[in-house]
Amino acid sequence: MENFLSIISNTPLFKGLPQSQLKKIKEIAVKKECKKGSLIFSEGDEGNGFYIVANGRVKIYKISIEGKEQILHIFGKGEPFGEVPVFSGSAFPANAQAIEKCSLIFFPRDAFIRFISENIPIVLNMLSVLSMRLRQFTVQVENLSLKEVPGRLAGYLLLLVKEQGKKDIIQLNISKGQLASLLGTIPETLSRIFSKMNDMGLIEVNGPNIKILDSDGLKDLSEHGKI
Amino acid sequence: MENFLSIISNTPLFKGLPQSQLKKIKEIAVKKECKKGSLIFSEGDEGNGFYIVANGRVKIYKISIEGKEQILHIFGKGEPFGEVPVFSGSAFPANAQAIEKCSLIFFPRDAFIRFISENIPIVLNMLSVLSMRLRQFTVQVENLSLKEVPGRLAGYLLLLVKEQGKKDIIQLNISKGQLASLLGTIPETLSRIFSKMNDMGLIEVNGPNIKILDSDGLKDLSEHGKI
DNA sequence: TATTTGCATTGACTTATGTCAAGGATTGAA
DNA sequence: TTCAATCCTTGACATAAGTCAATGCAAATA
Repeated sequence: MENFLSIISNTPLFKGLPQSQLKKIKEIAVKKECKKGSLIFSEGDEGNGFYIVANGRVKIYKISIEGKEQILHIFGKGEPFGEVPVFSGSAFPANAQAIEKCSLIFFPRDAFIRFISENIPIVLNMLSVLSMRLRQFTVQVENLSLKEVPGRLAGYLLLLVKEQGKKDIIQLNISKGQLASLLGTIPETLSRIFSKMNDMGLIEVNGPNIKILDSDGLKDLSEHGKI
Repeated sequence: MENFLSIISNTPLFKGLPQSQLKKIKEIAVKKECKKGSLIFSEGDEGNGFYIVANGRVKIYKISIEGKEQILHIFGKGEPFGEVPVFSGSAFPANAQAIEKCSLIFFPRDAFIRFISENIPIVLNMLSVLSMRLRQFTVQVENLSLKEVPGRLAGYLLLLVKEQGKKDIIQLNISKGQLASLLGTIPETLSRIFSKMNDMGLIEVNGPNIKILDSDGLKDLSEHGKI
């Protein structure tokens, strides 16, 4: 597997492990390729292993009976997903789909558990990854129930600013429709809020490119949640 | 500490550990008493350890700037809380308050990490506990964004039915105001929905006692989310 | 260049739920 | 018993956000 060790050793999960252990991990890993749009697993499927994204992006999401989608996470290079059933021992609690062409590394549950029981540091990393994710969920629940959509969007834009580094121009890295789902709303509502924020002079929207005009205003909005 | 070993060995976290390890755990544990209403930690506090509930109940919650509360969890006997910062290494992401008189067992971070690095099974339990909690959050996010309040309430009532065993009479174990917060709404709305469900013949409400009249109707409601 | 396809926007309308305010009910203490 | 303090319920109203439907735009394919 090309570059396996370099991919692996740069993920939070396997960071800091000695070469000897990385080699053992390589032995149990299986590479999988997915084209854009392909379903990786569905809610309710038996979780007989977990994945790491080697390339591309994957969304984790739920669907309501009426068909409304709520994205829980979008994972990119180096990020693990699908670990929950490995340890809590039952089905996947959500769906996973490739939103781009993806290379994935799959770790079968049994082999991985066997590996873990012989090695400690990996397990501390695993705990750390799960804890971080719990923290993110805390924020997501907070956003959904304590903020309105404009506040959630403002928070997301500020997150992008932090991630992308360039101080005042950011680029959406998912479609606005997917962003709506990530924020727990629908495209129409998101679109209206974008143009409202535009009119108010908070941002300047040009397709997926967004210029931040009033960073303090956004911060205020993301904390108070009202527009 | 009275009953320490019996409390400890019945939690998912410490289940199955040999006596020798339980003794070591006992050495690092600290007992804490809280009266009803006392704050255990606040969002942003440095997380220098985690807790297990020995007796009583604790709520984990967030507060918006306008003062609206969202309960994330209510933990009772045997359940651990506050573990996130132990492994993801920073502040608590939410608040914790005793909703009853509580006895807690506190595990200081440093001592616990040291203990963990020498022992494997505990760590697998820990992973399992965190994974279960992630699963719960998945459901909570799903409820908040894909269901309306009646659907969430129906789901909660069915959960109580399962927990309490008696087939058609259940008892709310938290106040309706707290339940509103747990479901991501406010007492007025919850009250209206209770009486609507009453009028529709789904349930019969008598203060905190609720008789389930139409279990299938509730299930339908909890899945479809519409009343 | 045309054409299709998916994505984004806008308008008119509906509705679930929040806000504000008042009145009951229940509980525990004096 | 009486009072106070909570908690719960109800009504009138406001509003954020969803639904439905039409249109615009832009990228991809023929």
